[in-house]
Amino acid sequence: MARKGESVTMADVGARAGVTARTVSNVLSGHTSVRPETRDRVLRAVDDLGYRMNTSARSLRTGRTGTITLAIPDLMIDYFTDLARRIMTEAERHDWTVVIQQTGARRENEIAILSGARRQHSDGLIFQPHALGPGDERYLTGNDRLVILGERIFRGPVDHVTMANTEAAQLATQYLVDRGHRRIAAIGANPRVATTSAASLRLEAFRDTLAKNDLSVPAEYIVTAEEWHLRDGAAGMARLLGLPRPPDAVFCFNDTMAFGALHALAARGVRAPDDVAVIGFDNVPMAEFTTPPLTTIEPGTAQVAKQAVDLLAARVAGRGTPPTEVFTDCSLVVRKSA
Amino acid sequence: MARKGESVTMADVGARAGVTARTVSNVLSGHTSVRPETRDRVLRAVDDLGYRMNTSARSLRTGRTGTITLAIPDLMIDYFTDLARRIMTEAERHDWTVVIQQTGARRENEIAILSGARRQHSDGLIFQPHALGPGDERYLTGNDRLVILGERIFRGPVDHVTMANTEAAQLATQYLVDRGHRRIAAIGANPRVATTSAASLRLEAFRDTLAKNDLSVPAEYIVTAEEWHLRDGAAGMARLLGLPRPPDAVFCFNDTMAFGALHALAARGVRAPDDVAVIGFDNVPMAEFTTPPLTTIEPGTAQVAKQAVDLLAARVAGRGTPPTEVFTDCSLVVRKSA
DNA sequence: ATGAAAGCGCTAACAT
DNA sequence: ATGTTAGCGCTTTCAT
Repeated sequence: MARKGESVTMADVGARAGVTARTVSNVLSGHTSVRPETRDRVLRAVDDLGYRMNTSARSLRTGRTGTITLAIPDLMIDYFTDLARRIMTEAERHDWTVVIQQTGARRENEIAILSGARRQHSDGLIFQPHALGPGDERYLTGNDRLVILGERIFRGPVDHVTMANTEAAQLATQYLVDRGHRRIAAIGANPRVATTSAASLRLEAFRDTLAKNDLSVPAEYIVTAEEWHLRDGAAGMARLLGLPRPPDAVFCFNDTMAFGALHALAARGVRAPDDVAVIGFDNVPMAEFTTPPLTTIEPGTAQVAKQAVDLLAARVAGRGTPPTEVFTDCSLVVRKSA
Repeated sequence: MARKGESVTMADVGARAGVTARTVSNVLSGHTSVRPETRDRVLRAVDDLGYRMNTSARSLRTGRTGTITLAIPDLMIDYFTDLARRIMTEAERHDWTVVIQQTGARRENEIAILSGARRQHSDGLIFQPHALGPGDERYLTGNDRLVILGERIFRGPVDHVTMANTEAAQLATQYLVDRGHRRIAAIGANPRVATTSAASLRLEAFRDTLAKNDLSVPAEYIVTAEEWHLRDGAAGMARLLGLPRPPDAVFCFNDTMAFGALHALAARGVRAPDDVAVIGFDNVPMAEFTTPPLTTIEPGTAQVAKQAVDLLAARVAGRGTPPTEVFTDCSLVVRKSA
């Protein structure tokens, strides 16, 4: 934070300690061995002068910034907050700091991220696309050091950390069927989004599972939600309750919408799970604390975070591993809402 | 993300466009006027070569990084997620990206932030201290370009954005009294923290307000909570319900704990607000969606974010304004839980 | 174990 | 409107 022109340099520190910048650098980075006595003198000089390293200079020299970028749709969605938090923790182990970029799930912003316009000064990128999908491989150009989160959307040579969207959505849907529900709706469809997006995959698995159980889904049971926020869940549930023949169970494609749905139910005096069962997806911290506590899918968020950061670290280290696709485990967490 | 040694420089771009790096720089930063024709040629060359500016070099030269740091206790607390999101939005207007650093509310980490060890490559710092307080002014040394969030903890010459903790806590407590409650408890005390911390200020205001109403507070009605997380709220409420004479109203010092408290109530079949009223503090997005919806304090989070970023921008711009203390408006948001 | 010096890629002061 | 050049503060190769 030193102002330009008034900054203390390594040379200044060296001058005070009676050594050159070279030795100061060695002391501070700890790579080479330095005489303990010299070391002490240097550290004292650092302290006296209030020296702070200029990381731009270091980065320019080394080609490393010590920062990675996490590009996600939106911190209004609990899952992404949870993910960001976990990724920050994992990144700490690699001495990385994390810059979070919100794309708003908008295609133009996602392209901007990949083009580097909104992601400078960063050693690598962990990116959860939403609008981008197959056919957009051209935007990958120049992005080595990239890990894609979500489904394997690109054929190209990129690391993917893949959540078992299909399997998990089947699990959730089948659970509702097994509990005896027959009028099952879903909130979170988004027709304007790639077929590889979570929205499309979960919807497809939902439909398939119901079909497999010889259950039909009226069109009005598939509720579109553009943003997957609290209000989308509430609005979706309100719409379902307004139907002549409301569902007896609802699969919300994320927990945040499920919270909204639960609220809409309670506001109308409809009981969950007795009148309408609700199941979510994500198992975010809040899911345990709603009324009733939310039955949901645990998608392996901790693994996603760890794998993503480790994969990126391998890329940055330049290990010549071929692009990998990693899968995380999912499971059903039964609580009270369904 | 270009690897060292294989990176394309401005000179390369210039060579292809038939100009020097100087002109390329002018085109990309848009400061000086460039002939449209030249401009086009340069931009085409940028595209052809897949050129990406080296921001370390730029920062080294200009002394600006385009990044600010936001240091907060913890993203597990909804308020800080909400705040971070809003600050990111405000920062965008200044073309800043934001690095979030979690201090875990731990003193050593807060000192590390101020000392710059965990906050390099940044044009400024927005810092919500928790463990640090009066008497720790010495850690401010070398931190121009700093905005402190929370109460005015430092006498030193630093910008503060101050939330009206005392006034707001009075508002909340008085509301409970006015609604006829007499056995009022609080969750969120933290004796190990500075007297200027939110925990101490809110507790003090809580006590004062009850005293002013001639209401006594048994010691067991003041529940300590170290982390202010969901589980702290739930544990606190569980403890209160286990008392021989449980309270009929509880003031939770943040919304996140209030969510936990509401859960503890529901888990035991205790009704809110009928049996125990609950009031929170923060008015985070989720507060509107709990069952019952949470009555809480709106502390002016939007203002905090805007003021903090604007104040920091003024510091960075080097306007010689004297250190300012800015206050935000708070108000009571009545919903259903109290 | 330490010194001397080159150079990372960019911007800005000085030219023309 | 564009070319030339110095230099930001650091790391690292070549010395000793």
